[in-house]
Amino acid sequence: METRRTRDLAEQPRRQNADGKDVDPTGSTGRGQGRKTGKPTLSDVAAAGGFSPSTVSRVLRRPESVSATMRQRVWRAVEETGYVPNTAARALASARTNVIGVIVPSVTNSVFSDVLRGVFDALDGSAYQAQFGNANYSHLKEEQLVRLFLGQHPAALVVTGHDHTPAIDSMLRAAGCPVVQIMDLPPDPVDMAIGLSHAEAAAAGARHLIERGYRRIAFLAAQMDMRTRARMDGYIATLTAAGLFDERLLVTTHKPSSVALGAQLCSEFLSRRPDGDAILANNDDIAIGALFECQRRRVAIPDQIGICGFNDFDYAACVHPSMTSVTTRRYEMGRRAIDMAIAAAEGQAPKARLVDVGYQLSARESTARRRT
Amino acid sequence: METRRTRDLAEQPRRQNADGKDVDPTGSTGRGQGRKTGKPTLSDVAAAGGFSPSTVSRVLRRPESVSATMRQRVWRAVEETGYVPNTAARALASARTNVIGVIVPSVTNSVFSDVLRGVFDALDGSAYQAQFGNANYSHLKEEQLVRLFLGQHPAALVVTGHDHTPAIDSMLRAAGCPVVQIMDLPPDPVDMAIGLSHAEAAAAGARHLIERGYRRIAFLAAQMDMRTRARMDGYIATLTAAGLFDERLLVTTHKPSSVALGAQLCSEFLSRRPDGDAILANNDDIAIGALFECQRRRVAIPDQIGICGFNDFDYAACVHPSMTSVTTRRYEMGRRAIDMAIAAAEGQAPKARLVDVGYQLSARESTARRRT
DNA sequence: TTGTATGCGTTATCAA
DNA sequence: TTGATAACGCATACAA
Repeated sequence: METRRTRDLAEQPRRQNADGKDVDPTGSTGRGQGRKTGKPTLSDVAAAGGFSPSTVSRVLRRPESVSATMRQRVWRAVEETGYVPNTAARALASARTNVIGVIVPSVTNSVFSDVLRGVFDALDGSAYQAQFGNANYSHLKEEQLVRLFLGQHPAALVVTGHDHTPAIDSMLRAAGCPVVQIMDLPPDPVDMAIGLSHAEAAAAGARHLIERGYRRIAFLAAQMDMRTRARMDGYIATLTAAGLFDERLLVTTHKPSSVALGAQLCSEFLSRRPDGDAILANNDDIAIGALFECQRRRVAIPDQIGICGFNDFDYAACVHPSMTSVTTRRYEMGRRAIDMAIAAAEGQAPKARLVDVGYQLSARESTARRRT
Repeated sequence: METRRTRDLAEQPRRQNADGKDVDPTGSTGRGQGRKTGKPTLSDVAAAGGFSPSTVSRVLRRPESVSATMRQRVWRAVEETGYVPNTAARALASARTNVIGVIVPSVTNSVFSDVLRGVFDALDGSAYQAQFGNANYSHLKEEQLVRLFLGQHPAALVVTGHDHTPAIDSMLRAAGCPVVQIMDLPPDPVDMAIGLSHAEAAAAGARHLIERGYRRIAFLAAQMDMRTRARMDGYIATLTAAGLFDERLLVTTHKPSSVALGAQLCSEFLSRRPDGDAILANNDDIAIGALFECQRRRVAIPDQIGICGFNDFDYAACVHPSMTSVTTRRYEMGRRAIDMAIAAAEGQAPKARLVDVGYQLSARESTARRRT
């Protein structure tokens, strides 16, 4: 930059090469530039190459709006300086980000690892990235997260369910960005939603057990969140309609769901109702725990006890005997939620405000009782 | 403050209250202010309350540095305007963020859901938040993520393993923020590391099987990443030392790991080596899939076949027969990695650059063979 | 204790 | 097509 005038710095790049091929490879120091962070800025690469910051910005943003030669030179300068765009500055100046906030109630729960996989796959190759929040099944935590995420002016927000507090609800409705609710079918979506009816899905499981001839069907559940309650409602309605419901068939706890807990709940049920002949579990972890417990007690599946899980994890089809489960489309929900979010963030009108991905009963050996 | 002079805008606040109690509750419009985003800014709440922007900033940042009365008034003004701090502006102005980048090779793999749980727990209550990246077992993707994350000038970066490309490695070493490598024990840590020796842990599993009298011990593995290879090395070394190694005992695939795949690999092993008498699995999903497959084939566990898993997931202790596994401290690694990252981000010297969380052999029924 | 002025690195507007 | 310049919203020396 010594003799920079209108711009006769054709030598600039030359000097770089003369002095040594890698000019400031660490990007740590350089000249006195970037006094604060020490990292090279847009102006640094502009200075290094002898063009204006705007040009560099354009090359990075919309390369086609710049002449080919300029583009080349800018790219080289970017490489040489080891420049990395500053996200914060970009967000501030353009008043928008490429961040999509995703808030789930748990990362432990395998249910959500499938959802997250869908999220990552949908994001891959797009210009967007996700910011995850773990609400840990707490409304307070969820509220903090929504507030936190909204402060980043995200391109969109994906939240789980619809049993938000009024505060959360009003924040979401005033979010100023597209909001996608997943997992459920909210009666009054904030913006868009993709999910399924947990009550209906559980009812299908209950009906299946009844059709297979089971009569004293327990409902085993942990982590009593809203979707669990919806499933329980579906179960109760179905058994009641069949004249089979009895309070003592409900075995629930607020503890977080796990395989070990499934075994425990199963034990409790069997001791409480030695005549019990089937189990509808709130999820597959509980179900397989119950299955293991039955095996341990040498209770025959499916003849003495029928078991139906929920979600249809990978292992349900592999366990011996294979386990009946209600299949849910978790991956698809994550994936499509992001697709919807991105489309909306880019101004497209939603194709649908409410998407029902449905469910499917996957009948296997664990409920294949010989008709009595 | 009514009689404020040096700056007689004592009426400002007054007018707000006169006109109506909730001044611009939605924060959407107001006067011509904030022409760009439309959201209320620090200046907006300052104007609304009649104090200076810096005072508001201080109340939000270090409340104790402001008089109690001011604090009260500022809080009210913040409430009334519905102000939410702009993260980007804050990051830009202060040249630092509260974001810790976390890059893992998979979110599907249950291994990492435990790590993530530790990460979330460690973050909870701190002033930091995580930004996750899923490298999907791809170095290319990992490189993109590191570059992307570094652009946010994160407070710290947590990455998985140490088999990075040279490009990644040099970026990490020039990151300008604390870097924590997890899961492994790198010979030359970039900065700090917390993990375990996968070779030793797998060797312990192999030794256990040998001690229990098994002789034709297979190694079943999928997703041949670096840690899987390390475990395989430990297995090979142990069997070789015992004079038991044979190439045909290795049953591996590059497909992603799953329970179903475990069953498949087990089938392959049993048909390839009908005399095989034990399985050391690269992880519990593979192991339990193998266990299910044995049950399906009515191969007795542990008498005909012994099975030892790796990681010790929740279900290993519950399955019938209960499954021996090498216990790893995944939650602890996630949790302590973040603790280390935060401490370093706040300038504390690391207590240790390399932390070995070790492993533990959890012997259960699946390897309890009667000595022959 | 509180207010003023400046700069953070980028984008966007306008002029050339 | 390229360059100069003014925001963007906040933090922070510095002044009062």
